[in-house]
Amino acid sequence: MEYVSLVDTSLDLNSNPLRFIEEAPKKEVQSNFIQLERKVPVKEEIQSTSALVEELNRVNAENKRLTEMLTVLCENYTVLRSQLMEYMSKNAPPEEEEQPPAVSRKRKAESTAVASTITTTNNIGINNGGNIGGNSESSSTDEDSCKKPREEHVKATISRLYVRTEASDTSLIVKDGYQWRKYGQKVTRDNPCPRAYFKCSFAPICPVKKKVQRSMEDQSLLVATYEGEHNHPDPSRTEATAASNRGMTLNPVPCSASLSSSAPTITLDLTKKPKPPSPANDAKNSGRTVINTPEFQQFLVQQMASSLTKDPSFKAALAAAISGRMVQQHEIEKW
DNA sequence: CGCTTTTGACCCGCGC
DNA sequence: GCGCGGGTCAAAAGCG
Repeated sequence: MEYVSLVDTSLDLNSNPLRFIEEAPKKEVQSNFIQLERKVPVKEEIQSTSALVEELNRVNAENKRLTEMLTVLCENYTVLRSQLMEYMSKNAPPEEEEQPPAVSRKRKAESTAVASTITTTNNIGINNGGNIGGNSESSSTDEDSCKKPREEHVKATISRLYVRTEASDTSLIVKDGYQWRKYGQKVTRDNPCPRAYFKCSFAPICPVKKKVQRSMEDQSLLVATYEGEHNHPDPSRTEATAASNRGMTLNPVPCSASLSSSAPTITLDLTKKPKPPSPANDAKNSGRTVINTPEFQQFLVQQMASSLTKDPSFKAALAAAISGRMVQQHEIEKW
């Protein structure tokens, strides 16, 4: 519940450069427009500046809409989460160590992981791979560590990402910023939807694999399971480092984000824990304590900002606003 | 032409 | 040992 109240979802997108336009300097800009009108009585220039102002207003309005969308999203998440907590507190199983005898070690580990992610609905949308809400990673690794301790080191991390797509979208593509090469597809027994297998396109240098499968209960939900960690920078983000130098916050951790005006969806990949909070966090250091830390909130805000900066239309609008501002500043400097 | 995707075959681990 | 199921391989097809 306190989640939304603690996290400022406004993203403060006006901080730069839009803030210059929306806040105090707005008057300065407008006054410069007047000066321009006085000193440069060219009709076209006036028209272009008014067009720029219109564009800026439009971008500001879009920014507000996006902020509202984020707020609604977080509120919905909070409601769902509180309902889940309520439900779990009422129906909490007395002992979760119960092991069905007929399931093999390997498959049992996976089935428990799946069960934990399904029963803990707070994993939908935000999942940390077993540290918030679920214990999929710990359960599987504990099982495996008894048997094959070496592979335990190879398969360093297993994380899950939930991506909501349109129901009509039949592709098993999860845009997470990395490039993947599909190497297989299977129809598994427990789920009629095919499961796609991907390797990082940097393989064999990068050992990361991912499996993508639709959720059996919610066909519009894609479940991406990541194995391992990338040992190279996100290729889609290398060009964005320049943007970060201009004040945009971009996070190096994997992040899947999609924003479209037609079907607004925002998906944040929180499968990786924010590094600042606690480097030595284990399965016990779970959910609420991490969420409530200011570092996590900062991380969440960064993820949201990152999501927005990955949206082409948003970037185009932002670029238009920046260029508009630069033109205005140029004119100001001239006068 | 080179890269990616598709898809059937194959491998391996596990339960019976 | 056999069958089942998940995961991977690799040839063929598709695509820019």
